[in-house]
Amino acid sequence: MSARDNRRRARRAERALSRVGVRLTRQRVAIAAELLDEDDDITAQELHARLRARGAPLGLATVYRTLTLLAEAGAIDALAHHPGELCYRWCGDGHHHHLVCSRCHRVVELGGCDLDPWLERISADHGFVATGHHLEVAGVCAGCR
Amino acid sequence: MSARDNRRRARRAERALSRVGVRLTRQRVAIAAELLDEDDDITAQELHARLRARGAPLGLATVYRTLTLLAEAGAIDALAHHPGELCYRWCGDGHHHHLVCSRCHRVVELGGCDLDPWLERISADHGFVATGHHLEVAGVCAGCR
DNA sequence: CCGACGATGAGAATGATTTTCATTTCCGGG
DNA sequence: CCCGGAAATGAAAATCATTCTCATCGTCGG
Repeated sequence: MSARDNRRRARRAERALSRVGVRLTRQRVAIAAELLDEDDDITAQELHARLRARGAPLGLATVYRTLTLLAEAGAIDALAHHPGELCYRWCGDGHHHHLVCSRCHRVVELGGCDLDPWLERISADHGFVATGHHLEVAGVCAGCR
Repeated sequence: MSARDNRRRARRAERALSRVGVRLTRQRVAIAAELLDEDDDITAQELHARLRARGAPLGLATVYRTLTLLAEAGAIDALAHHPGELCYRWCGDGHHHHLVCSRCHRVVELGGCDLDPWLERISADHGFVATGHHLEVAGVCAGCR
């Protein structure tokens, strides 16, 4: 990657972070840039390793802190396919779900969720007020078939 | 609880375990009985503490091994509301989802899931073959409102 | 350019879960 | 009813992801 591409990459990450409203630091820019480049999901550990390999030394704690920060701000989603560790992914706006390839971990965002009316009705049948839901779809992508 | 109730409780647990096809042990019977009694979900740690309090000494490792075993056999479901720990719950047969109270953790099983046709279509749009899905609905139950 | 305050790093701490391995228990066949 | 081997158990150590601590550093409004 050329120096020029690197600059563009960094600028894109900075813009994305500003939109979230957090203070800019070298580490956060690196993390955001990496997440923006990655279409699929990634664990905090992988992200940390990848950034170090790329020559951006930073602490594991910082990676966790930043991911938590971004997840709370709604900029990234935390997915829990397998228990015991979370995967993170930079996400589009609005409520949506994910379709994940069981084999290669490729992720596709599914927009246009129209489950709410159905869920509200069913919840009410049990005396509940539905406040949210989380759907994850597993599948096998074209490439892995 | 009378000795007679205890016997009945144990027998019910033994029957449930036999159906799963695992070897019967005192510890497994105790675990299954506790899970069958509990309508809501429970963590491995809680289950272990509760059994010890009830006077059924057993190792934490055994609790984890048994829960894993039962989950693989499909007799219990593992729910991951909050990351970092799993909750377990004895479940009815067949594909279903859960409605969980965010406040008190009360759980209701939602049968009759008719998402598959919709998901298959949407997955196909992205070149995926849908193989499964997991839906969890959060809400507030009548008692907590 | 400066200073307050938020962010970072390194490593220790935490907490759930898993593994190890010696010992005990289960259960089908005798 | 008893035996033997496979399977299960317990206790403690090991793992592993994640969080916390605290001294130091960097950012950014003024």
